[in-house]
Amino acid sequence: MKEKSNDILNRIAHVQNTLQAINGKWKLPILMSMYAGKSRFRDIQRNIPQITTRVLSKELKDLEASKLIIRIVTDGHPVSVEYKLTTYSYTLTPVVDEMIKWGKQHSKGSL
Amino acid sequence: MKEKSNDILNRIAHVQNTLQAINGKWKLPILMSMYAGKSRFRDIQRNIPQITTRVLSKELKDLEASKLIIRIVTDGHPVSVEYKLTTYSYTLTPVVDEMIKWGKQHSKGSL
DNA sequence: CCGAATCCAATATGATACTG
DNA sequence: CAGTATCATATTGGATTCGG
Repeated sequence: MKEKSNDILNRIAHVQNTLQAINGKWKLPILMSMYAGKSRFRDIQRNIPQITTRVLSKELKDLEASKLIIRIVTDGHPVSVEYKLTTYSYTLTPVVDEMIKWGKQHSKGSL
Repeated sequence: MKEKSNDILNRIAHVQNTLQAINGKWKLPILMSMYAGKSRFRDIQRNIPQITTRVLSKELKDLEASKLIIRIVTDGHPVSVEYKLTTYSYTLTPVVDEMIKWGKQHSKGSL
């Protein structure tokens, strides 16, 4: 059966789905920082100065639970921790890309 | 001057910009309901059954403040209220579109 | 350096009831 | 129909401190 008039309900459900995955103000910025090659806790913080350790810590856990990143602990003397993006996480780049475009064109400066 | 290595900071800022405009779980679903032609309070509620009147009311005010919609009151006997999308709101469709695609492909059912 | 722990304020969301 | 009022809870965010 084809969806027609109630197609809108499906589309809304899909978007809500996406919104759940990237909910909050931080997940996409974090992923972006990682897309750019920064995968250590401290590096991510440098790319997103406004975020606190508490929040970053929580968000990283959320992202891990969502299978968007993987936490890798390399046991060494100062114990190095690295977060790696999953293949899955890259499926979000089209979304991120559109959001970059929109945000660039509609900068808050004009408000 | 060209942005190069710190380009990432700009991109993150752009996305944060976009996230602010569509923050929360409801703004995009509301806009989508309106894209589909439903512009009365009640109609929107029907498209998003989970939302309460309290939240919908607040979100509509936010969207108005963001210039994404306009509230039009036609003084009549039962006073009809209609929300109209602004041209500006349509600039978000590419973002919404990508989110529909993503949400469709990565349905929660598999989690 | 990488966080976890604690405390606390601010928002967001929800349920219900009620009004013009 | 289109909200507002009230209450309660959940989640988020921020500041600071502490430990391996």
